[in-house]
Amino acid sequence: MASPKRTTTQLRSVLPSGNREQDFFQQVWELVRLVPRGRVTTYGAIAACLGARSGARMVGWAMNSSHGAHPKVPAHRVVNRLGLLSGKNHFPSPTAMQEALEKEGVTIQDDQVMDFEKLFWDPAKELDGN
DNA sequence: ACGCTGACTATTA
DNA sequence: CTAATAGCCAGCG
Repeated sequence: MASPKRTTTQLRSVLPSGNREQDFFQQVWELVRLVPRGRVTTYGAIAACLGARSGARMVGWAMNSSHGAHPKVPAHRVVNRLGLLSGKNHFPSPTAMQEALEKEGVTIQDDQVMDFEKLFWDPAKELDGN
């Protein structure tokens, strides 16, 4: 079963739970899942951890497919490097992302994460010491 | 196969 | 400070 490439369309239907190599998307999902509650990360940090070659845009794209991910991916914990909820627009509701973050103890103001630097969770940094 | 688009980022004016 | 441009990679018409 080596389908190294799965289109987004297939991903929605497949989303296997026994893959090993997985696609770039699943790597992103896994990493995002590691983000502790009440913390946030950025697309660039994820991209850099997996290989900046992929580009931060691909991370956002992965989030787009995350709606069918398994288990659920806390996409609301992923913001742009400015701490802005750039992806809120893609949520079921434009406020779902903010509400989810506030629910975790994150303060949002003007679609921006307060104390973003303090709440920022760098995967490369956390995983580097492990 | 070609070109556009995109939940980004960095640089330059 | 903001605006515009380039780089980046993969999916889709």
